[in-house]
Amino acid sequence: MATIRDVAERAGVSPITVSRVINDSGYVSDETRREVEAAIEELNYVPNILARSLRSKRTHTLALVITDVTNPFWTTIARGVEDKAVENGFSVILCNTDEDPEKEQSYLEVLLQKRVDGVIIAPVTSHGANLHSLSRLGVPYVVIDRRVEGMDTDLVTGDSVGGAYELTKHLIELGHRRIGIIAGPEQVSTADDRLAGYLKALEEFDIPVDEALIKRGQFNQEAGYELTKKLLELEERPTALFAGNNFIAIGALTALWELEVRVPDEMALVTFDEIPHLSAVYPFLTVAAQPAYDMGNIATELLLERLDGRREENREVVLPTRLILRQSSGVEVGLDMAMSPSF
Amino acid sequence: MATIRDVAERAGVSPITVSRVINDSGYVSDETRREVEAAIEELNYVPNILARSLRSKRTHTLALVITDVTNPFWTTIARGVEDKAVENGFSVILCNTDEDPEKEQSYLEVLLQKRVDGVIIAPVTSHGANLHSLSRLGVPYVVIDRRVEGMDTDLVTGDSVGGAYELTKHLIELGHRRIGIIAGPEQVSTADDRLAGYLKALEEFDIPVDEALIKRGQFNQEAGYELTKKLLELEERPTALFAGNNFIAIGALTALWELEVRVPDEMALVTFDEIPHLSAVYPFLTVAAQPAYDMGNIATELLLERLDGRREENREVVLPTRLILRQSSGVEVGLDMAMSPSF
DNA sequence: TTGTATGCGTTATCAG
DNA sequence: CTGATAACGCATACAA
Repeated sequence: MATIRDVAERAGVSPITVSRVINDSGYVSDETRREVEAAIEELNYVPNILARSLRSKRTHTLALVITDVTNPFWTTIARGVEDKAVENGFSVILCNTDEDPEKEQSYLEVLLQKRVDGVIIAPVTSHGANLHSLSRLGVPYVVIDRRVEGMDTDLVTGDSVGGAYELTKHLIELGHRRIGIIAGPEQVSTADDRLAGYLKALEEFDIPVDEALIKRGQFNQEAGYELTKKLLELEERPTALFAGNNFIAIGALTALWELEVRVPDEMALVTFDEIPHLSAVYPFLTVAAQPAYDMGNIATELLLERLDGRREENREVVLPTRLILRQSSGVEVGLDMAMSPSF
Repeated sequence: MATIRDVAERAGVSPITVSRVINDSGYVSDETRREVEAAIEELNYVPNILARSLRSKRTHTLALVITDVTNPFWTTIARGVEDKAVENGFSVILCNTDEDPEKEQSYLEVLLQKRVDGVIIAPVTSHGANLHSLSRLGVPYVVIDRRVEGMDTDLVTGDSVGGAYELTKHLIELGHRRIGIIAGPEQVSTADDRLAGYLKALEEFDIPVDEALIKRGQFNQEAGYELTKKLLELEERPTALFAGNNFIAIGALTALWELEVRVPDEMALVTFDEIPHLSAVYPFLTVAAQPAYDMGNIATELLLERLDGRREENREVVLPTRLILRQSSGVEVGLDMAMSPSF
């Protein structure tokens, strides 16, 4: 590939002059500029950003470290991040940890080596041990979705406590007293918070807590499936279920289907997180939807502020969830009922 | 951040010795190695890959250029790419074009500047004008999902003709004669091919082609929604619909829902592409599923072969689609029927 | 308005 | 086994 020197030679000027043309910096006569541009054209010259970065110490690259792009929640966050990043001249490297601390660790290692300017990360562990390497080396980062114990960082989350409270309250107001909850894994703040919101609602309505109704597991379909079956084996079955996230809800629906327990006729079901494409077609799931796109967008904005030095102190942004009521929570409904699910 | 020189100084050796330790190349005495490693530890030294790349001309970074991560089809491809890439020590930069040629162009520009080692791309246009910049500069790339007119490249696609043929044949064998099709956009080979497969099946069964039943539009929900409504306004309504991809199918289902036309009782529906989370809960959609993960995986493998110089000639890989029969294509079914959708 | 010298952090080459 | 030197491609500081 042609270098800045090749171009310079061709145009009969010095490399620095070419640099000035490319970056529109300093003075260059129109005549010279034209000649340089012609040379660039002829040689198909493309500036080498690596070399530039080596000098400038800026790579204009961000990393987004999430658990799994396959989940629409993260996908939407990814779009929010990418759109904002590109808008500001940054590229995004995407990393999937699959909730595996080692993968997270090894990704961060590579990202540091690549000298990304900043990182947006949903940490796998609540102690965030892996984040220390970022701090130590002074690489700015924003934590997204989950809180990390005892670390003061920029943070963007959805309001898990509030959303869970609303969902639970909604069920209670519909008359449910035995509400099973399948929260996410131990050690993940979103799961803890959703459980807290659930408990808060129960307390407010003086409903005794039954530990048997509280299950925890991974944020995936398998856990939703298995734990739903467990809940339905109880002597005193719950009349409503609260799924800790969208994948758990799908697993729960699958289990209910198998057991021929109809939603919502025989079992109410609510969940955290929207399931975009499902809801368009099967509008039977009451959800607390997080503004995932905005979460990504805002996290990126916070990160960019840091990079520019526009801000020093940490910020925590908690975005409200939106309660979307659908038939799953207790109204008799049939598939052939006319409804207009929106896009 | 500490540099290789800082480490060298600390360990009382020369930079090149440190380099040897890091890269496990050349001879280094155990004693020296230990001291260097200690110094690396103490200084939190992280090698600067930019500098290394500047010399080696290898960035160990690939780019994946797709239309939209929000679509589970692309998401799954992305995982296939990422897993294979990481396995081989490469990072992935993800780019969404939203089917916009200008976005595609500007992304490619940036990727060239970043000197990515290779690109996996689903080109927006069938002439692939933007790909020429890659060829010209000798950057290896693999085209995925869609063919490009008159360009000889590495290519990985699903068998659109075959899949569409199977889907159509299936409908015909169930007795359908008026089958509406909502193919994707003009100028996109997958859309053309799916239409071709549809026509091939009709011809084979001596069913006359009715142009009124053939619609084309974007591969998104809006198009599926609008064109389904158009098809249902016909004097002679179709009895079955063929959606060109998963998003079109969702739009179609939404429209049918609004019009109170029940699937499959009053209208059969089949589609290209699986809709993973929907199918787990709403198992009423017969689909031709593409092996998206494998597509990504194989595309990456082809690219890596190129990078290693393990292969010179181009390869075209066409992966078979898998016909997944579900109730949507013509069997009377109710929501409360016991079925065991699989994960 | 243009050019020279220099350094960013690594590693290849060649010596010792 | 270890080191000195130079070069990768570009941009900053300073001159002319």
